[in-house]
Amino acid sequence: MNYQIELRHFIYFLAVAEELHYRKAAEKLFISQPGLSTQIKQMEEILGTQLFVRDKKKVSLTPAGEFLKKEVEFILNHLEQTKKQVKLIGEGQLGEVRIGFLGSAMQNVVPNLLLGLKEKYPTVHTTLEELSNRAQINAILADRLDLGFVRLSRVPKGLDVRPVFEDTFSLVLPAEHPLDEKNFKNINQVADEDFILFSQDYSPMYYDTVLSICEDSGFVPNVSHKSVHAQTIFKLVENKLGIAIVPTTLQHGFQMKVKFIEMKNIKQRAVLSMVWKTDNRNPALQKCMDLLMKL
Amino acid sequence: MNYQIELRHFIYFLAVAEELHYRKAAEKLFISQPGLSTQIKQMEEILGTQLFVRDKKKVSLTPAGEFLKKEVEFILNHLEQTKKQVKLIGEGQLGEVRIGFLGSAMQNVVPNLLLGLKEKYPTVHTTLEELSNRAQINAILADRLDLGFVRLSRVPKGLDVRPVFEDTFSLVLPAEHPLDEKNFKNINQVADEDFILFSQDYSPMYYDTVLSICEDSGFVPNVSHKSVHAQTIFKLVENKLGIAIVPTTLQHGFQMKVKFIEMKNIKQRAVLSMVWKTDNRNPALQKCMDLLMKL
DNA sequence: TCTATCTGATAATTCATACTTATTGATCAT
DNA sequence: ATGATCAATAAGTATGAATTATCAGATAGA
Repeated sequence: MNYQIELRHFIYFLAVAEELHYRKAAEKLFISQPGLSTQIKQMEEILGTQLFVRDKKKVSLTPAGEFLKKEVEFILNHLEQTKKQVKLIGEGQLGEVRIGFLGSAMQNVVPNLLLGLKEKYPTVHTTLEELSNRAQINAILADRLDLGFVRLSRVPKGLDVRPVFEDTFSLVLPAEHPLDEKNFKNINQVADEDFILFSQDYSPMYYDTVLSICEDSGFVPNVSHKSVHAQTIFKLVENKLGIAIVPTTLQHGFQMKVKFIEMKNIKQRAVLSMVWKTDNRNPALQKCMDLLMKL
Repeated sequence: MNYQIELRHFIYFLAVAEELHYRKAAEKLFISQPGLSTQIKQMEEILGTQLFVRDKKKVSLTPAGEFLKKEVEFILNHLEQTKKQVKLIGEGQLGEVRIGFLGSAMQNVVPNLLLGLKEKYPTVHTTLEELSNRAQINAILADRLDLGFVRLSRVPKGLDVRPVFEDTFSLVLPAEHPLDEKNFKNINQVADEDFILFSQDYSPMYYDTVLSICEDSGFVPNVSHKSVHAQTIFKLVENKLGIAIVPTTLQHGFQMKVKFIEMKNIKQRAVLSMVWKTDNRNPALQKCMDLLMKL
């Protein structure tokens, strides 16, 4: 007596409302006519309202039935759409990947990833945020970020890392500096100059690597300035306040009166890695990873 | 194997999505836990998507489940409303309009609408609820409300807004305050006093507008108290804990020892707007809108 | 006035399946 | 170990949505 409306009722109702004929509607639904009759009757009981007028020889909708027909059409359409969307999200087709990156990753890795995503999974949204190594790690741990691009060799437990891009280092000199690509042999030629480097706590790995480069040539650099912005470092070099060693890709994208000398012969490389939470189940992230494996 | 989704599934799903705990959800639904488990599992099979992650010791929603939860909330609300409407129409009524409003809309706009409706469409039912801006927007999106009266300049996609009433602002002062309509020239005469305002998150637009009024007179107000009730604000003013700036119509309907000075000369206006879902098909809402266009 | 033939509604029966209870396996805390 | 607490699984039950068979009423053609 005290049943609950079910979608079945709506589907049956719509068929009758369209056909205005029980037998035909039942045929269309591949059920028997008596079954349809009882279900519609039950529906009217649940709603407490007559939906059809069964006159002699013909069936028609009451005003309430007329209204319900429009609503049912909407509800069933909406449902169909929802089912589709749920499936897509489940497959990672829709959804969002929150990406963090170091400024130096913006030269090629991140743009390539975004282009690839746009092409292969145009329905995946991305948000971008430029953050320091440490800030990215914290954000990933706190699930404010899905994917980070950092220069770190070690990451906390629960996170995975994978190198995605290896870059040589370049010496950055003022445009008028006597050294150039031809007469440059070894970094110890500038052992006595002041060095401008990225801050130690902004990127410990970078800092250590640069020190090891100098060490390999037998000197300890005199670090006069530290900064977290490539822009600032180049500006300082331009103004002859020192020289710098940076990942080579950073030479693009800035307009400065400085020259770059790529140091291909040294073994150290600037490694950009991606980091993510091991148990991150964001399906859109998986798509990102697949793509990055191929870059 | 090839079942059909039913409303039962949605109701069960929502319970689990809310409790994130099968046994508790089952208790709430007055069914057994295994029954619930199998139904959810079946639902996931039908949709072809994982909705919950059953991790060791805890249940959580997948992104697809998160999305579905919002949709199911909407669908079930909409269905409940549809059932009501059908019943009303069946009884010869035109249906129901669910109206939300800010307290400050109760002075003239909402009562006028209700009177007009009662006169022209006596068969339209109305329900009223006083809600904040944000609560109204959420309720409209979730189909718990047909029409809202808010003070907002922007609304989410899928909603329409239309200004319905423009009001001047009034300065609210304790009855004994030296300033009055005659010697009042400019708001900067009270620049040094403490201000009591409606909370920022209750009505961002109001807050910004009041700040801009002060800014135009060259000062930043010292906001000592914030409240969501006009009553409270007036009481605080009455007790000389500060002065306030409110939409002028609020001066009616309260018995307080405060005086209002209407600031006709400033350009800012308190705009009350109506909001509704663009694709709301409630026929009773249409009648409401027709009426409001003429007010 | 008969039939023949439509309609949808009932009645009796069948059968699918949403439930139940009982149990298991896994994880945690003590 | 031991017990507590999860969700999942297994097996049996019972609800109610189906079926078939039939009925009652209306129309139309002789």
